[in-house]
Amino acid sequence: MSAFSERVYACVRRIPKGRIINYGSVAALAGRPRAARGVGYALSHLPPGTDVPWWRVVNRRGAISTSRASGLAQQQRALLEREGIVFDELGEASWERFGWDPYG
DNA sequence: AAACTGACTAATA
DNA sequence: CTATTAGCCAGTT
Repeated sequence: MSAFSERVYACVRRIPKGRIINYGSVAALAGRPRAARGVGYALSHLPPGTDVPWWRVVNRRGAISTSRASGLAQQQRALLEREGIVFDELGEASWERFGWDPYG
């Protein structure tokens, strides 16, 4: 694992339960403000049973951007709803209500 | 080193 | 609103 991926995992672990954050913000916290795609790549290689709450990371619209090929998107939505996240009819969650601001 | 890929984003039409 | 384009970065081949 690269140092970047480790920083990404560390940042994602800091996300409080019931909150969400977008890929770009995680990238910024990891020290690479424009590495949103790199964040997605790192999370896609996460082993099952990891302690990293990868499901709290969504795209900038508050919608699930996870690959639909493996049914992970459906699982992610279920996990988020279990934590209290609510998605509207467009499949988007409110940043005002659930967004996490790492700086307060 | 160069080309490709992908759980991204911003700008444009 | 949707679709397309281009820019971006990490990791693999």
